[in-house]
Amino acid sequence: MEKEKNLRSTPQRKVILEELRKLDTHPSADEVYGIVRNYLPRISLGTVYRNLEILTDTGKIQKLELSGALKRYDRNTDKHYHIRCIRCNRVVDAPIPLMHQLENDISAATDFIIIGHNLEFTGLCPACSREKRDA
Amino acid sequence: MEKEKNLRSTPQRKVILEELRKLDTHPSADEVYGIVRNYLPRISLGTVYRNLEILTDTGKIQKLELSGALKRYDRNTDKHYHIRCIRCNRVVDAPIPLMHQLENDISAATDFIIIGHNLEFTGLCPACSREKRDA
DNA sequence: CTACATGCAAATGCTTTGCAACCTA
DNA sequence: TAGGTTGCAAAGCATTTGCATGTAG
Repeated sequence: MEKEKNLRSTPQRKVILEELRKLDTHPSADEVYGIVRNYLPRISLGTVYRNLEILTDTGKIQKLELSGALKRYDRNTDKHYHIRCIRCNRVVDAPIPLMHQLENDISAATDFIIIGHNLEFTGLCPACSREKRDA
Repeated sequence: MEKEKNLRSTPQRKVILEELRKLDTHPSADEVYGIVRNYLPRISLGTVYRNLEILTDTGKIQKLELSGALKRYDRNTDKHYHIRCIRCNRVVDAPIPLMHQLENDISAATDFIIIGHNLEFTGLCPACSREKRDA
């Protein structure tokens, strides 16, 4: 939510945000690219990256820094936790409340100025645990 | 801690592990490379990566998947949490106990098979917060 | 008009891999 | 001496960036 230059409303930016808002799947940049290309076949991957960055900076979406190679984007800008399937990489929201107190604990116990925290669970999603069992 | 083939003891592997055991700084592969080259000037970065992977697979060290681009390696193989300075990228251990119960909570509330969890704090380390204040 | 945006391609940065030579058990 | 290991270089992948062209305000 930084310096807000003079942001324009372009078809590319609009479609990226619209499509992201339809999803709760926390897509990667490449997945967003795949979806948006259905509407704007000539859009480039670079434009997708640039717009995801801008939408993040302006607080319209949230960039997730989860483990694993790819960054993912979340229409939900509230802080919350995630579960990642280590087999299919699906990411879903974790149904536990935010633990604000943790940051106070760390602040009290160290000389760091704490800015945030990030909690991620890893496991097997229902589909993958079923497949694994039947394998 | 996987299939243990017939692992050999090479000078490269020995030095990498020895040096890692001297550090509590959670170095990246490239930092390990820099250190180890003092002893083995002809070692290659590829060898460092391969050995860090093998040492991780055999449970001698731990690979940390923190946010930020680089993976880091930890001589301490016990599960624990970390704080990362967003300015200088230094990583230190977080002085709070492991919260085993979280995984049970998530297991009870979802259909995922939970395997682990990862908690990372971000902030400014003492040195960086001082510099920022004085800036 | 004039910044900001886009498409394209090249570049970047971290990590992995193919391969021939080498070394450990 | 067999098969894991190494150095080197090239390849891989996600992401970023330079640049000429396009376009929203």
